[in-house]
Amino acid sequence: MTERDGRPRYARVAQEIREEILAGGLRPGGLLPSEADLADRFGVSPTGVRNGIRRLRERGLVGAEQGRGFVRAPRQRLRRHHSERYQWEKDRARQTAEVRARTGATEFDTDLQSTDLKFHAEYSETAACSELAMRFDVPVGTRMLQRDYSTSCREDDAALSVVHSYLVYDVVATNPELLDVAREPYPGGTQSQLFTIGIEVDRIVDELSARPALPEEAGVLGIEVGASVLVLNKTSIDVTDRVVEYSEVILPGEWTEVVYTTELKRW
Amino acid sequence: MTERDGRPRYARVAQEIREEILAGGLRPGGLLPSEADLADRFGVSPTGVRNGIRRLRERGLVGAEQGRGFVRAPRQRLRRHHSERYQWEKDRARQTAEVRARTGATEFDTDLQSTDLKFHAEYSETAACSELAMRFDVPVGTRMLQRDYSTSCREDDAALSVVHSYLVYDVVATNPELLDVAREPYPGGTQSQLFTIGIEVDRIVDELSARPALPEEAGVLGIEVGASVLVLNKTSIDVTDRVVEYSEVILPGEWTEVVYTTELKRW
DNA sequence: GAGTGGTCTAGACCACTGT
DNA sequence: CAGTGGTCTAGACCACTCC
Repeated sequence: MTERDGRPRYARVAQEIREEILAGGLRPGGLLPSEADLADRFGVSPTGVRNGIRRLRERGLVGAEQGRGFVRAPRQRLRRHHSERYQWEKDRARQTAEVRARTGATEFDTDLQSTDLKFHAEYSETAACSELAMRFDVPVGTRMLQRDYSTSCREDDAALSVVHSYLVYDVVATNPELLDVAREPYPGGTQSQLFTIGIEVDRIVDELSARPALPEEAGVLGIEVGASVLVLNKTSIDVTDRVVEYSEVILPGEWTEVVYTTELKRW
Repeated sequence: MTERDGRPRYARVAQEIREEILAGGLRPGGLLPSEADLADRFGVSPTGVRNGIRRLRERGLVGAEQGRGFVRAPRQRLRRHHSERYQWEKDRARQTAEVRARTGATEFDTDLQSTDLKFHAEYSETAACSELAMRFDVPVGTRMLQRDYSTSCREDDAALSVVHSYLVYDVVATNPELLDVAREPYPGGTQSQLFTIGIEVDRIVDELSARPALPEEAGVLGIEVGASVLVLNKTSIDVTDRVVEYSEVILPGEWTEVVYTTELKRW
């Protein structure tokens, strides 16, 4: 019954299914054999199958919902070149609307065209929690504009990123256009929006960390609960050293590469 | 028996244990009640307890090994300021050994002193796999020097980072000192080592992604299997546009913040 | 040696999928 | 509708930790 080789049995389940996927025996988008079938085939209990499959789900090879388990299509890794992207966005802020409308930031460092992209935006008002208050150096409870974005490929509805962006309400209210979600996607993005109220961004600080995806995030990003997300906290600081925007960017960790180039002074 | 409120029962298990930890009822380092006890207390089966606890393990609140489950001490987030750190390392490369010996890179962006740190290094020879070959633009099979590092706090033995660094063997062999692991930790680090063979680094490209920790990584980093790691692929390019070093840096995702500052040109 | 978590078994019900 | 995965139960053995 037990052919122990030192490794748990579910490891063999995971390995063999993985190999079958990579070899092409199980095709992307296709259904996985049922857990009961797999249990029979590998001679383990349903629990063993589930334990094995969990790892494959976390790594993005397979997916499951109630009623079906399936092989995930290998997803292209998206590269985001932030050190160049931010300067590029700044350069565009003073261009005409026509020029700005031509391409969005996602197209800048992706091969994707804006016609391939599905964009979603939602605005709301909130009161600054203690963390936001600290980051913006404003009193707790200050009125903030919260903007929630998600960008997806038009094909599969998996989002490439989920963004929660915050601005001080009274600062952006100077230009009522900026409170109107109907104007999204705003040509040129946030730096262009800030330009309309006389704000010049001096520098952007990105803080990166990682953690397991929460259930809501997993749904939107097209990954499984327990898979990893990259969390990017982005702070924009203007030429007077004031924090003018803060955003939390959630990226599917396994399918994203955020790239920073540090140029060093020559000797 | 079933008091269904729409959420699975294990969610309540996770939530209540979490709250008890945050409230201080369960103290860091202390033992968790046994799974059997928890099953009794919450009126769920052992499986339910395990499902609930799994989430807490992935988020780093609790840990477990065979024979005991315990509350993890809240760990300090380590901030690594790479955009400044790399320039600082370059500046040090031409300093005297005395100056370089004074502090290491980890101390640069941490409050930790080198006396608090435990450093481990191991050198080996490998043949370039296809990925390394591509990154260095050398033939597959080229002799490489592989250097594996880990740095930990002296207190808890959890590593702050695990690094696999690669160099082209014949390039660094110019200075036999660089093949000698006994010289680690080398004052000033890699850029100082490269300086001894006449290499000036022009720029460093960091690519960041995230994925669940593998069992080996989890052990070294003091996190649980299934917790997230930040993966940082670092490429150093010299003034002749040649890749001179490549390394894979594995960081505990929940306890690390990698920081990049992008300075923008003024209008 | 007692007790624990890691692994495993053999069932069950229900919400959901696809047809 | 049949079949599937999500959740759950009630047990078991073993390697390991702690005392």
